[in-house]
Amino acid sequence: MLCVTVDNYLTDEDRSFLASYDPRAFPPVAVTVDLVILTVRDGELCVLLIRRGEPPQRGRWALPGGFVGPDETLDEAAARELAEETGLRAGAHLEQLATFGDPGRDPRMRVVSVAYLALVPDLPMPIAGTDAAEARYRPIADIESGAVLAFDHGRILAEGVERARAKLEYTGLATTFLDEPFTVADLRRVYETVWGVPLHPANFRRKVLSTPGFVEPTGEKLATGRGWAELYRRGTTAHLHPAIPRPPAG
Amino acid sequence: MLCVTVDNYLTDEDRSFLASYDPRAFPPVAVTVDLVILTVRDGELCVLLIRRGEPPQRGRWALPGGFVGPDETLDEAAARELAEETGLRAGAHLEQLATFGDPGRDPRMRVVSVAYLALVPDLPMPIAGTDAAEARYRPIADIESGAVLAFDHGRILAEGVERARAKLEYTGLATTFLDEPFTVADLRRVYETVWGVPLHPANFRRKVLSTPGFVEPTGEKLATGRGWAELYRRGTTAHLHPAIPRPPAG
DNA sequence: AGCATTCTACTCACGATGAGTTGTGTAAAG
DNA sequence: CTTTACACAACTCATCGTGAGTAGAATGCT
Repeated sequence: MLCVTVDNYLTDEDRSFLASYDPRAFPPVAVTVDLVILTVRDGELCVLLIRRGEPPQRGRWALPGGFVGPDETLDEAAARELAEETGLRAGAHLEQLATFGDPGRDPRMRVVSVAYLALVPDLPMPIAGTDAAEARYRPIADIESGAVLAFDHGRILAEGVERARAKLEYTGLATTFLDEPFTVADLRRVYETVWGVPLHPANFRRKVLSTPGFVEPTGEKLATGRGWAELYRRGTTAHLHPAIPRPPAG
Repeated sequence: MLCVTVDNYLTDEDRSFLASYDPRAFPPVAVTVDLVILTVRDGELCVLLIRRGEPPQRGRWALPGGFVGPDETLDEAAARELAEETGLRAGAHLEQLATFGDPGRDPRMRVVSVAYLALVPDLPMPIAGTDAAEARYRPIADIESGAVLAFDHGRILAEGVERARAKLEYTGLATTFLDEPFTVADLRRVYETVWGVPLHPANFRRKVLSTPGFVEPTGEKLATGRGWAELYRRGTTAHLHPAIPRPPAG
């Protein structure tokens, strides 16, 4: 990857141009990051929501997020917000989802929000920020069936859930929902929970173990409930070949 | 899809809050759209580039783009830029790619750029905008092997090309590169050009014709070059089942 | 001790894929 | 006019992944 600082490109012409440049000539726009933080909990796919403690839309549930600092990259701002809300600094997956900037989506001013998708292992107790009255993991089934989120966060959440469902097919991201070590059945339950469909245990096991780099055996066995199970760690492969096919319909 | 205007959510508390709200309290940020406009031309995957006519970085090749208007959605701004540069108002595919907002990526001020990916049929003569000295379709092979684009546009282009290559696998978007009607061989050449690998003609034909909704037969035959070929139109299916597998390596 | 449950391990049938071969029709070369 | 070259159409064959079903093994509970 070719990497150079932008300053290297500045010509003398550029410098004289910049000296007479007024940034305030543009209409004011705010740039924020909003986070879709997903986790699997008690057999349900959950999203971290906050109850807004300040107007506008005080009291309504919303995605966590905040303004991008003047010296932050977008990724850094998203990682900072994730750490502030969950306490997680590493071990979670964080990727850019999409950007939402319709005029009027926020009544205060033109707000362009860069949405990020985060997949976190389990149950790090959420932390209510300064502008939040409450923070909770809520099942996405509850939100999909009626509960209205603030601003256009319902649409952002829907895109995040769909992205997560799609990514389980061809990446090893499902393991980021789990604490290590885990069993093949644990991993299968993640897929079943996120996709909302039952999977054939024997076939799922065959596919996972035959995909190189998906999971790494620890050699240990765990006696849990009825029977026993072998334990595994996350593998190093990001892209699955072949993919885990998602059955049609839910 | 639940659709309501944001104004419906404003409470009295919101209105009094907004009355005392000063948008200028935030550091100035500009929001732009940049377009990765790809086409297939003479057996090469090409991208529409403009030569900058104004500082900064005057004379350097860059992706077309511009500021988002105060009353435009991001999608509308991207469609407007696409129409301005290519003359195309419909028939092309346009989707959001990713957002780039590193501080310092533009020396003028903090610029957050929402990149869009467009796939256009062929050879609509590019139109140089007011701030562009020149506009040309250039083979991406030329850019990948050395030519440096303005700002971080090289990275944006790389992401756009990779997105396009990936999307050919599981969507019918390859047909948007072609004028109708087209032959199966034309479609195969699109895949071979974009992926940079030769494909087995017989197997490709079988897969395309056995995928419902990918292409629709016109019933006509075309005598072109050596032999003849049946003609097809674009199908209605956006998602391909099964996918067209991309061979490894290039 | 016996049962139920869950994970492990195997077989079988079906369908998609990769690869190769043959036939057909047109245009260019001789 | 005949021959050659080329590209498309149509088919076969072997292999592999997948869905589905079944049997065995190990553990906790009654």
